[in-house]
Amino acid sequence: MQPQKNGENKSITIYDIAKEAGVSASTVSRVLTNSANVRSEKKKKVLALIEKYNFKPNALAKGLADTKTRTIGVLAADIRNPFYASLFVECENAARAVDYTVVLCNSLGETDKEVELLGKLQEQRVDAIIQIGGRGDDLASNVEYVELINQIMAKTPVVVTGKLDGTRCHVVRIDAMKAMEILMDHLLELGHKRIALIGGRKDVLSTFEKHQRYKQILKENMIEFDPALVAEDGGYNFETGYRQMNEMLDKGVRPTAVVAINDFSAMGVMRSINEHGLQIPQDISVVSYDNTYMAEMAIPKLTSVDYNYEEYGRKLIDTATAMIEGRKTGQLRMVMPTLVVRGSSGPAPLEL
Amino acid sequence: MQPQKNGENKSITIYDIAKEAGVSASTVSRVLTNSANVRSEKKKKVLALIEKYNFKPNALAKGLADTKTRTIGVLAADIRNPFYASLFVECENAARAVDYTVVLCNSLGETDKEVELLGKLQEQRVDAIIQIGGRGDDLASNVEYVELINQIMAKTPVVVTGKLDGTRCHVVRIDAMKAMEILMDHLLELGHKRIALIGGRKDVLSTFEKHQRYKQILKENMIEFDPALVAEDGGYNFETGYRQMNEMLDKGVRPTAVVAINDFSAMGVMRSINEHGLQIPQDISVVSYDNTYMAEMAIPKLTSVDYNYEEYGRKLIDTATAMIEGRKTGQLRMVMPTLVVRGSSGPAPLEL
DNA sequence: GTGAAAGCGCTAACAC
DNA sequence: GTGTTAGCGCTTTCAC
Repeated sequence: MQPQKNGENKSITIYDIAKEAGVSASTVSRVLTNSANVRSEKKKKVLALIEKYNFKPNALAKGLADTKTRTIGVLAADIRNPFYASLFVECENAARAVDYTVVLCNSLGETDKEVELLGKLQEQRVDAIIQIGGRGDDLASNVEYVELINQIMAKTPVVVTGKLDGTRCHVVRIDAMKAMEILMDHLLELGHKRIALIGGRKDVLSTFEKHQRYKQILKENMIEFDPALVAEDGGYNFETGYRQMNEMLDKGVRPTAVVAINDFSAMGVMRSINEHGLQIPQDISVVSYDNTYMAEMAIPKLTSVDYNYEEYGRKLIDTATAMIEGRKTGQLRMVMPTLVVRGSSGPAPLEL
Repeated sequence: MQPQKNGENKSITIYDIAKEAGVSASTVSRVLTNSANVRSEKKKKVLALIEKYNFKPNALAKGLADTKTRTIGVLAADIRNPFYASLFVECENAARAVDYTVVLCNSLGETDKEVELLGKLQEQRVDAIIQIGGRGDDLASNVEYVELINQIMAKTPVVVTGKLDGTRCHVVRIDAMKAMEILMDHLLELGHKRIALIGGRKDVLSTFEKHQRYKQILKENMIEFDPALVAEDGGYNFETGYRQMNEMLDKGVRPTAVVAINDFSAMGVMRSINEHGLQIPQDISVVSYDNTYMAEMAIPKLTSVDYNYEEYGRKLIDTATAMIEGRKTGQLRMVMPTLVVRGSSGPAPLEL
């Protein structure tokens, strides 16, 4: 049995349309691309035929012919993470608004896969590549990776959400320092002094920056830095939050507030606190980053820093299209975070 | 300023490789596709040049020439939902294993967008389309949509996760009846008789089937059906679960167990129960579907039905490639759900 | 085993 | 305005 048994096997082309309309293929192409004036009666006839046959111009041929695909490749770390998913959806929306298409690949954090997928995107001749998470977020840029990106950039613009030292690729990134500031201001105002940091790896730029800013702010407020309040490197998931908070509490370390690296880890932190018979926020306040739907589901609801995903997606796409089209944009653009206060943060408990 | 200022603007082709290797373009093509024997010394030389220039064959040209793109379009309802995200990632993995690429689009539940995106996928000449959620999951298939799909199927195989009456498209679907059975067996064994259904819309096939099976099972167990225990149509989100459970409890309806339509709504149900001063599972057991990461985060952890995402993704891709390549597969394939018992379900409380 | 040549479906000069 | 003619970069007969 053949795959296509019903209907004509080969698809209809602009030539078919042209013949039936009694015009040339170029004329059909012109109405398709709106690139030049076509006598309105011819135009109507062509449009009618396109409608009639539900003709879909072959994007491969188009891309081949004019060497532009109007497609942007998005290489994300893991779409199952709501942070990436939200950002991707906003990229999709922003791209649609300017008549671009985005294609998604997941590297799942593996460098090999990242390299392979970059190759795929090149084969597909995407007009630009946006890398969300992954190697482009590393604090210490990998040399080979930088070389690869530089080589890609000879043809295809690349924009990343972190940084890539030694490349001229554009960056759209959250102001991580500001994000820490917002949270610390909130907690300090509530009277907290023993503030713990849970989750994340310091080889990731944004996490590194957050830790730096944390120390600065303590100093500015004349609070002594206590290393016991900062968890060692971990992940960005529930388990890390749970384990690190357990370790801290089991060691007898008692913060009055915890800054978790994201909502996932915050959920783990909250569970640990609960299991230790402590109350949120009466005994310990919990705050975090990302403001995903989990923040609304937590009990109590979670105070979290929002990263204005729509703006973020728009800036990412705008930067990519600017590079494609030769428009100029800043080489580094920041997205400003906002605080969303909910029930998980409250006044510091009185000193014992 | 030109977009590409560094490096050569135009990309390298098989002709460039051919010339430098002292062979013809066809030979380069042959080593690229492994379609015919090439003398090993020539092959080596070509391979070396490909390596040297990091040559990426133009997928557009390839697709144009052989009218196969080895690309499968995935049209998902909303990738921000972890159910879809997990399934998509497994599709990606399964596709990779058989050397296909998947491209994702989100319809966000809007029919217009779904139609538009189907058009885009056709333009891209994907070899097959997999529709996850959306119109292909409707209980009552929309006539115009069915016509559109039929027209697409004349050229491109379509597989859906629900059904599409009046089309010959293949279906890979969760056994929703079985999924309800599993949960009901679990609850009945625990002694529950007053079992509530929360969340979901009955115009979605899987939800409809679950409701049907629910009634059958009650009858089989000689438990009278109480309409007050079944919430009216709602959504698949946290708010629905929260609102519907509130309404039920506020009305004085007191189930001993709740079956939520997914983990999102279960989280809402749990919050509502908590706020009513009731204990889970001592007063009310809560169980749900999807077994996403939220099930692990809930307090207590959530008993949920798992949909073996890996198998599901594999079957979806296998079905799609089978249709592309003319292999035969069942027109309807089922994915079997499994129960994952956690803390949110326990013995029914003693009758008052 | 290998090269020449045609063709996939479109766009973009270039004439008229 | 509109048709003719070259490509875009591959694959694939068809000779040799």
